[in-house]
Amino acid sequence: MTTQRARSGRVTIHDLARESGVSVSTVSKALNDNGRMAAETRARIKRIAAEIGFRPNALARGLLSSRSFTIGLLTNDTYGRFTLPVMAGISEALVDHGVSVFLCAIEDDPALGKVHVDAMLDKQVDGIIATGKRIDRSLPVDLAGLPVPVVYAFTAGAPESVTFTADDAQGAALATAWLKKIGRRSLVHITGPEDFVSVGERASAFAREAGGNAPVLYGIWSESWGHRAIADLWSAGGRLPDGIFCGNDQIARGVIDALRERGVRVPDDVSVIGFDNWEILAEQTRPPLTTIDMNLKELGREAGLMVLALAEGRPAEPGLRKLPCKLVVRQSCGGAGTAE
Amino acid sequence: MTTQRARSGRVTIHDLARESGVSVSTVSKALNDNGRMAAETRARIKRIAAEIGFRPNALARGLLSSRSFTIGLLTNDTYGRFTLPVMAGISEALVDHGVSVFLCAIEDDPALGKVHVDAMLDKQVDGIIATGKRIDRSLPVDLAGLPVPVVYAFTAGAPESVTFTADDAQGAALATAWLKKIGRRSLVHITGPEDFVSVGERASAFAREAGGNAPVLYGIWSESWGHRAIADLWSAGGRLPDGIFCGNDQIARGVIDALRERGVRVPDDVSVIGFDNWEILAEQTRPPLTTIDMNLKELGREAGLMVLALAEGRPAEPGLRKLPCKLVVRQSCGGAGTAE
DNA sequence: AATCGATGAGAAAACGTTTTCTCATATTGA
DNA sequence: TCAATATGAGAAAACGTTTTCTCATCGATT
Repeated sequence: MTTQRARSGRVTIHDLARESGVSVSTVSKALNDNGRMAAETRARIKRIAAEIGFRPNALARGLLSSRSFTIGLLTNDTYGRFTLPVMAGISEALVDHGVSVFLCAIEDDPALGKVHVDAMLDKQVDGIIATGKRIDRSLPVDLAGLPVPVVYAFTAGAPESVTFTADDAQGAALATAWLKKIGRRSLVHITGPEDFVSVGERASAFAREAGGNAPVLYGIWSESWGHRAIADLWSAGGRLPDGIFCGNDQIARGVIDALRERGVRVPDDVSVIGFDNWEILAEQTRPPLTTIDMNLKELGREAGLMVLALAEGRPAEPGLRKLPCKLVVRQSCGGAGTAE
Repeated sequence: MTTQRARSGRVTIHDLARESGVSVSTVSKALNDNGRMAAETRARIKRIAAEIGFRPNALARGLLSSRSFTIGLLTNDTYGRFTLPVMAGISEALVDHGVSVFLCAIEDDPALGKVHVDAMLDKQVDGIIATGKRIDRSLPVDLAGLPVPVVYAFTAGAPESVTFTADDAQGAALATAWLKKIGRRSLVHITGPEDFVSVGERASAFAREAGGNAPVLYGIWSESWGHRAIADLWSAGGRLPDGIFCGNDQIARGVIDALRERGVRVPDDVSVIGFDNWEILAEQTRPPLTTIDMNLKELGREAGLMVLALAEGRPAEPGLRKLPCKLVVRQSCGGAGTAE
């Protein structure tokens, strides 16, 4: 066999044509199931292609089709707590379609953002997904008017764009309803900074579900705040809660630690429920945390399919799409499903 | 101005040539500072290029140069605790060179790994970086004999490959020396599973630095193990440690929580030092954790520059490169720098 | 036996660059 | 004034595909 490789060291369609004794056009048509040709010829070419390991050069293909089968993912979430599940969902949804994902971590640096966006456009990405840490802040880079479709996930989108986020109100209602179902009657919501839109939505839903005078305590997204909130509540001398809905898992962790230090038993005396289902934290908490999962992977999957649809010219209704959260029952609330 | 855009909607070199009244060859040479031409012509073309926003199509360029200015990053680290800093380093190092990074999360699925590797090769990546969670396990995919250079970071590499990892022994020695410098004399090392190579290296370095009979307790990488180890130590009735070196920050967290529950003060009575500098955990621990940082971002940077060097044909010595760890002083050891 | 349609396969153009080669003109030296 | 050289710029090929067009052959229909 006289396989004379091209300079690049990779098998090209010309090598395959020579090896098969046909022209490159015939090879192309054979492999793509296009054009007319003898079934036997088609099969033979396919067989030889597999034999010599021919794989078409995506650059050449993309040059012609102006589709690169590549999308860009922009994020400013350094720790990847939110981005990573979203990314996993995107990647999972798109790998089946042969699409690869450029990951660009741009922190909060507009200059860096521009560099990355330009690099992606030069590489002819079919679309861009922007992700962040909160739905009420946008990335420090202007993505309006780009020559490719842009989809936003978990970050504020441009007007008339497609944006995905978790349904905070529904998630909060789910958590609150669960506490009530467990039999808790005196509820409190310990959450993050009031200026987060998510915080407001969750607080409203909590109030709606728990009754208007159930207290909401605003603070920061840290264990220490959860800790301090419990100290405040227990020293204030008012009516003590028996069900606590926390704005995230870190706060819940602080709350549970503080309760234990006071000799309050979780879940026997007080039920605690978190938000985020940050597994590595939720599973290590003692007891493991019952919490709300925002289905970020699913969110990523939908965002991925959406940007693909837009790239292929299929139209989509612009606007904010809220995806439902789900409850993950562990042990910090008690009444695990069947009990109660 | 009669800028007639190409079908793709993007400005091409032909548009620019027409606009400038010269040929495409001249434009190309002008922009790349190649060939001979009047300085004035060159400047004019560059000016018009900037005006109409011409950016060369990286696909077309890559087709010709067989350089795509793209690399692939393979990881099986779902939570991104190790991968994310490495990724950040790689990206940071390469963005200056115009190189973008494909992120492929392959879990532990060989089939998925192959799909992603094939997709990357089709897209003509200039090189691949494989990263993982531990240096003594390899990814579930064979990267030997690929037509592009492969660099390994924090995962086991093929023979004769270039591999980067953190210097576990040096990091452990650093931690142990710090405990001694603080004035601790009775040291113990609470760490992860014995079958991790890193665990062995750190334990040896600890023994060397702390004295041969300082105990090493092997367990798992979780808070609960740190908790239980303290329970065991305190109930065993032997000599109690005043300095504890933990195999990771999670164990340290469990250790500190367990000590507090026993009324043992950290750092007054016992100093605790962690490993990993997982900031989101280390900073939230009470007291904040003094720990060893593996410089993963720097590791990523070096891996990025290495794969670039190899892609450009520059030779490199194969073998395992161990990058030094650094000490991050917070409050869990006391004696913060100046004290003692 | 002449024409028609169907079938199989190749030639060539196209995608957007870069690079090599060629050529015309301008400049220099005698 | 003529040749030799330097200079500026364009033509064309190349990269690896896909797609459209053309053409030759063959069997079937009159």
